[in-house]
Amino acid sequence: MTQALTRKRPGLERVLKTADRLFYEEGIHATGVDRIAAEAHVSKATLYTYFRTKDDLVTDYLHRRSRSWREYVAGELPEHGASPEERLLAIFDLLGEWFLSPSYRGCPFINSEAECAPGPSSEAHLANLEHRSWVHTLFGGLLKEAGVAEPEAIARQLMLLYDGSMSGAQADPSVDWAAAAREAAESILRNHQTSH
Amino acid sequence: MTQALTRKRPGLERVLKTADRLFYEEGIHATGVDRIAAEAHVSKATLYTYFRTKDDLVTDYLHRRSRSWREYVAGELPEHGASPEERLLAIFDLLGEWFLSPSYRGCPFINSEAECAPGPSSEAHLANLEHRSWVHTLFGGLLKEAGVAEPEAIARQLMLLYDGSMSGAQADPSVDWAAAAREAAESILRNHQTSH
DNA sequence: ATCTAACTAAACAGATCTGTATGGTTATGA
DNA sequence: TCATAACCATACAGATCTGTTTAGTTAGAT
Repeated sequence: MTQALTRKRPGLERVLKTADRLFYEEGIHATGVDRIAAEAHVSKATLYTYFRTKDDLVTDYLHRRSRSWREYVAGELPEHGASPEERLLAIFDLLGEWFLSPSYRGCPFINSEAECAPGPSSEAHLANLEHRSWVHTLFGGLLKEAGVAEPEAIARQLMLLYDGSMSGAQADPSVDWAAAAREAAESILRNHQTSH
Repeated sequence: MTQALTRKRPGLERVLKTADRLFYEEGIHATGVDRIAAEAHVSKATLYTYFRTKDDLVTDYLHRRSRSWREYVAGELPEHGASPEERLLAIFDLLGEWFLSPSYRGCPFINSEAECAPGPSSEAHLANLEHRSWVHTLFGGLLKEAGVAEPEAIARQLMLLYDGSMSGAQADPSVDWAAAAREAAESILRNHQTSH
């Protein structure tokens, strides 16, 4: 270990925060490296010691977005109900809180796929797939816990509501798309609950 | 009427077709004006007599996408069932056919909002709102015809499935998201059908 | 105190993009 | 035939973006 690795790099945190805000709120392509460096109060040369290319910074942004949302949901769900059904429906409540933010701009992963070069091997696409796989597992696990038959298929139906509410809230924030998604999810659950 | 307006402009059609293909399949920002002109076999100077700016061409692309989809659906639905419920569910079948296309790349309107400068007055945003309003009216009308109570609210739930299936098919074409959406829609309808 | 990693500002190279200008060519209708 | 609208290829202006370079400054560990 050299000293270099133990020294603090206070600028790095500012770069990450600034990049996250600008990439999400104004778009990846619309945000230049110069602006990130300026708003993070870091010289461009320093930024390029943190990240080899802008693309690396974009990939890092996507992975951080995914991880922080997963951690947030994992931390909140246990407090949102004792039964798996309640916790499942609470996912839509958490989405609804996100949608209330004035800086809400849709799903970062869907947006990044639209902005970046497409292709099944693009980093944006892989990040999107990885994140969606987590969502599917989250729904699937709660459905299994609830004793619902065919949890994987129903989890996909709930993902439609999850993704659809993000699109809706992006296009028209005046509608409570999260509440609509929650109600639709209740209909779906009602149709697949084991009578007992 | 001068002669100028009666003369044919065979290049215009090629420009429209090329722009539509490239904007949708490769992205708006990734598609340069030079490339559109080259692939349409039209000089750039000529293209700029058809459209004052690239932005005008983008706006035209979005409006044409919206109109052609609306016309396609309006033409297909009557042949997809006698009852309003059947026709409503057939919307998801039409989406499913679209998703099968190897060039499917998600919703052009959501994508354009991610790519272009945001803001409530942007042409991309207005086109998105206009198109979504048509979708909502389409679902709402069929629900009214079917005698479903609160058709506007249920129409919004169906829009979640509509939008969600487009996102799903964009991210992971290996899953039949349209079929999942249709099944979810059936659950929702079952929960709101008037017993008779 | 001094060495050195980390940082700075600013200029630069090279690529790419939109939109315009130039100067010449084709094809149509009267 | 001939006027003219529509077209062509090409070069250019101006802006913007990524990434590099240069030469010099700051601040922490020993």
